[in-house]
Amino acid sequence: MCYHNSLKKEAKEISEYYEASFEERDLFTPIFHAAGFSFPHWPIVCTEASIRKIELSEWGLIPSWAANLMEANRLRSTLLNARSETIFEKISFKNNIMQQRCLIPSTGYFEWQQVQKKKYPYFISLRNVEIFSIAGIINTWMDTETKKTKSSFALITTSANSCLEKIHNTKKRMPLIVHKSDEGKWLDNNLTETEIKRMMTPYPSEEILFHTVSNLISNFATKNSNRAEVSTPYVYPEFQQQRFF
DNA sequence: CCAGACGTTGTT
DNA sequence: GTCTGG
DNA sequence: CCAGACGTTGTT
DNA sequence: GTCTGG
Repeated sequence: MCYHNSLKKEAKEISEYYEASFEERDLFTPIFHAAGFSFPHWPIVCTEASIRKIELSEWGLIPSWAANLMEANRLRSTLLNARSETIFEKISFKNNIMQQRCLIPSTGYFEWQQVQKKKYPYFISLRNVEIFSIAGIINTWMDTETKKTKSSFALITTSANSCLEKIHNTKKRMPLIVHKSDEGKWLDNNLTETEIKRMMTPYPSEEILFHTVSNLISNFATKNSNRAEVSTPYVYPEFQQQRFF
């Protein structure tokens, strides 16, 4: 699973990294932390008429058959993630994975480790890169009441690599991270199922960076977790003690 | 054929 | 809307 | 989709 | 082998 993400970059930097235009750049501000369950707007990279572009889309895929906004919001909370293992079979995803793939820029995501009865949050990022891409699928939904269309997306997950299964030790999942060298290919709309599946492997453990963070993001009472400090390293006293064993 | 599902697994 | 399970 | 049916109606 | 019910 992956429900907590960050994108701590200005629109200009994102646009430069992907060499793609970002029309709605003025509406974007860096995201230190956002939870999928709040259906945040996120810049995503996709291909339209063979041109790569960045558009703001909402996390939480709304299936085309959602009858109204209330139903859309109910449905999408279970469509924040899509399992790579079954994405070609599920009716909510199968068309999108073939024709509507996107890249979700990230500067690191958050995951919890269960130790005895407690959960400790971690910030997870990649070695030697500031921005990386998580694989996703997009859908465009028409609200029949307002006649307006809404772009939404789901983040693809895969089994955790040996490093991340120690952190996310309850479900052992991780986001499907696309190698920099595969980004163009992922956005190619002419791929076969086999070609897509070949890119669906857990990112190597050696490239993963992680550290524990404060429970700022864990606390429902926190009014706004979208602050720079959410990913600042924070060492739990009991973790320090563990090192002596 | 047709009713019912359609999805994932949070910090609660 | 489309697929699946029974 | 697939398991299970697939048939008729004596007078006994 | 083909149809039907679920």
